[in-house]
Amino acid sequence: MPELKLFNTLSRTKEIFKPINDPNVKMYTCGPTVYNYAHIGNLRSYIFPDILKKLLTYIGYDVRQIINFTDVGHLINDADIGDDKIEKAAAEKGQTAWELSKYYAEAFKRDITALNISFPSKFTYATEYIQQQIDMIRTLEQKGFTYLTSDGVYFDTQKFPDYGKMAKLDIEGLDEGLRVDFKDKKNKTDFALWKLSPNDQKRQMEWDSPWGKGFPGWHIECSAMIFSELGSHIDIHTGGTDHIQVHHTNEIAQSECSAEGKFVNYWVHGAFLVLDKDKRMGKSEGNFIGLQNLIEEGFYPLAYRYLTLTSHYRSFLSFSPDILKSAQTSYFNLKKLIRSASEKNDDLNNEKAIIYAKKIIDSLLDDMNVPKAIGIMWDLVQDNEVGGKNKIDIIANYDQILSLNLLDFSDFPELQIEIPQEIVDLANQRWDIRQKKDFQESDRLRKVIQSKGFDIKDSKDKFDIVPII
RNA sequence: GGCGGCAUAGCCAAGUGGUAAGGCAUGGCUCUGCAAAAGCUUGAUCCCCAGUUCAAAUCUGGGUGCCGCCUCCA
Repeated sequence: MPELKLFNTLSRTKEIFKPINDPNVKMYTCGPTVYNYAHIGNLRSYIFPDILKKLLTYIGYDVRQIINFTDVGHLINDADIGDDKIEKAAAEKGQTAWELSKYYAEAFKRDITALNISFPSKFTYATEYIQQQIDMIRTLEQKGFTYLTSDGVYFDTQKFPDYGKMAKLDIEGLDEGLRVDFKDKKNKTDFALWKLSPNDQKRQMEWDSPWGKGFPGWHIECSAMIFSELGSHIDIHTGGTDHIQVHHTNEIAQSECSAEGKFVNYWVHGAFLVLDKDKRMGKSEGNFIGLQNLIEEGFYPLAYRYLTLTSHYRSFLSFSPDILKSAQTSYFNLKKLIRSASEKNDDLNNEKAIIYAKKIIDSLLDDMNVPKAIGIMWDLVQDNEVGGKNKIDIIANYDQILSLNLLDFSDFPELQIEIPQEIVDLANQRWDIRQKKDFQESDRLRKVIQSKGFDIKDSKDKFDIVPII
């Protein structure tokens, strides 16, 4: 099997990937909290695991991937309120928390489908693993890693010597007090495993537990779902870089204390999408752009996928409508070149094609250097010494991993817009006039057509009508 | 305050020791009655300073600027 190198956050270096149980690969992708639509920055974090999964599959591994939905329990900012984002958003929309989270989970599935992100082996919902979470907390309790406070069960991070190792945390230096409900905790890094419902408030989402009615803490769900679906030791865990310090650090702590031994072999973290002014896009930042917003503006979801693939998954990706516009142009230009290669369909079967193919897979195997692979694809499709058939074979092969629909020519923007009869009539009229060499009048008619959103391309004995995009 | 990251042409972006991929935009040319499309073509000493080296965008040190995490966020 070809050698894949992955940048592992644990060592901060690229390591050669070795599965625990070859050829099986267990992979967990930290999913969304479903109290709103995913924005395009969130969605970026599901594209690179999709590439990773497809790459692993391509080189011969059997991948089992889980993506979770956090459909309960994330607090807004103050534990004393006892309110969480899902319940709050539901109240605002006049829905139940259950309806709301279901709705956004479905919206997420729709978005990733549009982006050609294939579904995991299984989607898991945190609320369907309450018992497993309680069981894990009990295990931790029995082993002495927890303590009770007035509002729940907490994990005592001091009992886990390796706490914060991956994040290289300097616990002394953490800004103490910034973390919620610090007042009741023994250490500032301690975190809630089970939160008790406030006495004076009835939550929509709450469950009985050995410690009283309440709901799971912020991190336990991932560990419980992983243990339940993949086991206590997995190969790959993906997520955004913002989770390194808290969420994943806590996952490691509770998991490795619950079961003995290593929890995750390879932690793979993706960088943020940033806006023009280098600002992070965030659900709380008020600069939210969803995939549907882009579609409404006339962008193609796969143009967005293409954009994300032109930048390395560990680098910031700059985003603006102009940047996406240029990516979309580039994307369709690439497809046009591929289309003309497919029309040629000559088989030169030369060494060069083989070299291109090798360069592409080598780039992908080097910590998923997708942007480099795409650059090589550009060189390939523009190389006149390589036959059309050879090009198509290579593109078809690697599009299994990139999933850009590079061989589907039915989605060109000019083919998507129906030409109104009025425009067709005008164009025919113009053509007749032009045949009579009345260029002044034919140019006038072209301007009329242009003002209605279409353009005319003349050639020797025919013309084409194309929408202006 | 602590920890981490980034700085490559107008814009996006590869490259991590051997003399700057690729894309978008722009200018020029060809084609065209004109245009569009298409094809060809044009461009950077890699934030600054110092050092190591035969050789640095790439390594080291020091600056400057920007960003992220430490509070739910990918």
